[in-house]
Amino acid sequence: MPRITQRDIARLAGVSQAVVSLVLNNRTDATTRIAPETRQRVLDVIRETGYAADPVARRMVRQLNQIVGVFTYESVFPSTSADFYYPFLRGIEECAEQLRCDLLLFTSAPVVDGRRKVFHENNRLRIADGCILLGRDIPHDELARLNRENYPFVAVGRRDDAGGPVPCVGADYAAATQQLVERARELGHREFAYVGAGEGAESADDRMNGFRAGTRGSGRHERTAGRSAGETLDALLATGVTVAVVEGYADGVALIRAARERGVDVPGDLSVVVTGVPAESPDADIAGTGFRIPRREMGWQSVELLAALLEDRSTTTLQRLLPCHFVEGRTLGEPRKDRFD
Amino acid sequence: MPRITQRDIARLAGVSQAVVSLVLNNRTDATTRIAPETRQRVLDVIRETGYAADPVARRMVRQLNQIVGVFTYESVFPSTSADFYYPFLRGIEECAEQLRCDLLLFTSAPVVDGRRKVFHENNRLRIADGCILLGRDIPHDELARLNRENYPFVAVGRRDDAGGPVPCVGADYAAATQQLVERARELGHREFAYVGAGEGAESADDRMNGFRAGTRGSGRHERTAGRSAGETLDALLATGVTVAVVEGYADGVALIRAARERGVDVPGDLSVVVTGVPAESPDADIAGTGFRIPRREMGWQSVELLAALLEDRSTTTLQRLLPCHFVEGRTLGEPRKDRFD
DNA sequence: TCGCGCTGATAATACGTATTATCAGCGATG
DNA sequence: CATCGCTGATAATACGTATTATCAGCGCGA
Repeated sequence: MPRITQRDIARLAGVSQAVVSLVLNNRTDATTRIAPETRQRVLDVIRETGYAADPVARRMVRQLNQIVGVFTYESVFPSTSADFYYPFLRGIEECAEQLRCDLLLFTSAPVVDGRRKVFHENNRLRIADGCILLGRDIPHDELARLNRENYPFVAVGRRDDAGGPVPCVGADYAAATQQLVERARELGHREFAYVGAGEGAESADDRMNGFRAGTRGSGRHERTAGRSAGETLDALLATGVTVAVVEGYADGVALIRAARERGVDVPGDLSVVVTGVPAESPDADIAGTGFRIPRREMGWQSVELLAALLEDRSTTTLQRLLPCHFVEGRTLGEPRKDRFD
Repeated sequence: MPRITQRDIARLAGVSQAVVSLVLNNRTDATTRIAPETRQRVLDVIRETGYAADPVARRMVRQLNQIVGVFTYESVFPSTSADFYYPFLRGIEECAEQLRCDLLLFTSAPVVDGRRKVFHENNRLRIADGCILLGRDIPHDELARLNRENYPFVAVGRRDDAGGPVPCVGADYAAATQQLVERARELGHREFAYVGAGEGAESADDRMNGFRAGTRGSGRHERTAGRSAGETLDALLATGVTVAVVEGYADGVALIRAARERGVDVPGDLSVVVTGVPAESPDADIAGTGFRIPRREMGWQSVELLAALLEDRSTTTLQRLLPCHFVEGRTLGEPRKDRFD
């Protein structure tokens, strides 16, 4: 059962293939004229046969595929890290839908020790017009190569330069984190600690920079790597800190839970602010104070930026930083007065 | 910035476009010979440029593209119905990954009153080699048209014939539902009611058929449409039913909650079995007895079946039914003896 | 010298659609 | 009659890749 083509339609209608194409595309230019009865004859045959143009051949002629690639460094539909990915993907899908684009998930990319690789033999990136990169951390060399090959892409999350500026849509962690610190300062806090890696990924760097700006460089830094939440808590209390600025949501929740378990009052004895509260289903019993990352909006705008890049390669603002929204919780309060008596 | 083509590669390597194609496809027939050094030169240029064949052009010539289409009748990444879609998608992704296929999400399909439409002008189905159809209910006419156009597809969930058998991977609701009833019967139950639509979608039909088989046609049928869970509960208790076989998980949970609220003991006064307990995050406080739908496995096998169809159009077993797994909960018990005294 | 077989490459073509250049026919005008 | 303008259609071509037919060159045997 071979596919019906314009040639078949043309034969049935007694015209040439070109006429069929012109009718299909509703061309009414002054240069291309088609007699009304001829047009009608062609339309009739098309209706009778249920013909539909082959999109592949169509994309052959026009240069764009209307396909936005989505490259995720882990599985797209995992049970773990689902909460991380889905808000981004939701925004991506919504924008693609509006742009009438299809989404191509690069599931064919080989997995090397748990992570996909963009570049491999038989790389299929070019199936898509461009690509959205999604991942907690994206290898610097892959970004550099994408830039070098002039492949249109946008990273979700701010990225440092890699052989030139990296097109990306990030969240303004620096400003949001600084704002958290300032807010605590207004309540009377003076002893701050940043809890988390604070380096490595751009997102950690940004938070740390915001923290430094807010604390005028006076804050402490408690790393969590290889430590239990309880140990971190001990360290914080031992140093007289009154506010912990926690890098990840999970770490923040763990810290608050640990405090409750051993009778440390939050925020009475220790205030905890979280730099990243999930938009959906945050733990109600925790009610952490902090800011929300506009993940869905980031996904949306990354597709929008990609579309802009595809339309005009000289787009000036390659990087967008979206504001985070303050979340009022119950884990930030005034410091105990007696500490300063 | 025009795309790199085989012609470019050919020019850089000092050969003809045909040679590039032959090298790329690793043709080693006796009829097509390429000098080792020439092959190497071409491969070098390909590697340096990061060239990848245009799948659209490739699709023009060949028949397969290593792209599996995924058509969802609602958004892929919604907040609602997320629990419904994701297990399927996870299986789909895993299988595609193994087959080295990419996934194309048809987000370009226009949305007509909340639902996507497969067939519309400028239909892009044929970009993919074939397509997985995902949706609670899929319009019969679209299935028929897919069959008529001889487009390779597989529906997730069993479907009735539509101009011929519909390739699908479903769950054996009939057998699983019947098994639930039999189990209740062994405990001494004799008065059964099916709670839910029981018709309309194939999945409801199958459950109802299994219910009828298990009850030897003696069971009642309580429809839920337009009724609150409390009203349904009243109707059940009024008719002396001892086991409610509930169609949907949400309805089952609602019924159990309603019973608890008004002091009706489950399973003491009324046993409730649910025909579809989610694999992930079922409500722990409910602990409903019933069966689990192998959603992930269904997703996996639907891709596998599609691959089989693409390889060999004459595949005999177009329809697969997977077994459901019994879930031991706390909502099915022995009927009260005094009812029969 | 001619023909033959073999190697390694190229030219040509097809896939289905969109677009451009071209062309036949015809009435009107000079 | 020659020319022009206009209408309505067609032929030709391009898009990028895969495949088939063809071809140049060469060594070798008759």
